[in-house]
Amino acid sequence: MTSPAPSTHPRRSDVTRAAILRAARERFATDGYERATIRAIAADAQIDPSMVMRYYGSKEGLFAAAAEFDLRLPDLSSVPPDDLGKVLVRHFLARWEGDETLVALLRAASTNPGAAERMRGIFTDQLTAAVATFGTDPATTARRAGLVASQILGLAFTRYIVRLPPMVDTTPEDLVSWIAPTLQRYLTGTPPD
Amino acid sequence: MTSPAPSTHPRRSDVTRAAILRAARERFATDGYERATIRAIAADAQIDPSMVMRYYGSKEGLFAAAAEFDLRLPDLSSVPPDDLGKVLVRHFLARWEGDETLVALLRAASTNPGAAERMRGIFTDQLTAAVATFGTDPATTARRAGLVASQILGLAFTRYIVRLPPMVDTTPEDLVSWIAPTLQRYLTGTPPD
DNA sequence: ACCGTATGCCAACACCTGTTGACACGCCAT
DNA sequence: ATGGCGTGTCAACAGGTGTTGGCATACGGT
Repeated sequence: MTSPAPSTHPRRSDVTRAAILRAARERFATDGYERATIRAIAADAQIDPSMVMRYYGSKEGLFAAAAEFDLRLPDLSSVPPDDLGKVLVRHFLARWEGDETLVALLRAASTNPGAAERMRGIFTDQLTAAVATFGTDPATTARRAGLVASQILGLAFTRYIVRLPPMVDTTPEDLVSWIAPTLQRYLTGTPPD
Repeated sequence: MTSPAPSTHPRRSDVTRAAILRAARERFATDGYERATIRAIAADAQIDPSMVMRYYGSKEGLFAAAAEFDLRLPDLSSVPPDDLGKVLVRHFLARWEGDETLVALLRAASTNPGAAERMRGIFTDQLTAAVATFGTDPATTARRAGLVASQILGLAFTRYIVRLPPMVDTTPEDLVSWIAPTLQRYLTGTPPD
């Protein structure tokens, strides 16, 4: 699914590498970093555990490769300013409803310092950059991005990790209706004092 | 600190039990369930690992005892309806700024199914009950409670677990100012659609 | 003073973990 | 055809894990 690097020749082991990565993402997503064992991942990919080591160096290296993630935020400058909240919630829900990578990262970030730092980077860099594209006071963008992250990650945490019944049962569109105004205010609202 | 059960005689080992629990809460809070080892907890409490087993049966039993938690929500019926959001955010921040038990539970809930279920119970029972005290449509209380939980847990997750810089640096009162309106709308706002 | 029992420590078990090295097979260019 | 190298398997290591049983000791009620 991800475009290969065109510079190097395709390796014969690419299918194996992909199988490992897919199994790793699934295990990390459901079990978290420490409970996901290399042996279990290798078994899912139907290869020997030592192959994982050869191709990814270590468990940390495997996780680093499996948890590569891009929020793929749309260009917010071309969105009607009043629709920002709605667009963002819808985008995030769609983004990780179909990709377990972020769930894996979310679970792992709770216990693994490296995963936490990666999550920090994603939401600091990508989200802050997106928030900065439209013109609110630059002094407040970091805080606005942090608040958006808090509501977005809280949504993900309660829906996909803790699985709070009301958050699991509510349809995506109802969630958008409820939560969009929150993001809208965090993004464009006047700061309280 | 917690009042002892008055029915049974105080045991000679109560101080040891308390030391174990305190060490366990700290380890679970900083390391999560799987990384927190019984040996490390015992070392912190300066006793033998086997004592932990005798007093709490197993690692799961120890966690169950250490992660006992009460949100201690105030009686919301006596709060001015317009102050509900402010009161709640302030309460939650104060509640776990001084008690690492909830951070322990939060970290553990990501990877340990039992911890996740306990967290589900806490926020389903205690929070839903509190939300139900004032008179909105009973059909929407569960959803309102879930939304409140999503923002509150998102705040905790970004501030105490991932440690997103903007969320760590912002003062509690500024957080209250920003987030209170969100909870206010989740609690008393008219349902969208 | 005495004896049962609670408290504590020590050593060990059985298992699982990430990780490593040696060995076999098969593809591919020469 | 024949090398070399990429791919894969097997077995093992060293360390850490939760957990268990046995043994010393000191308390507390009688």
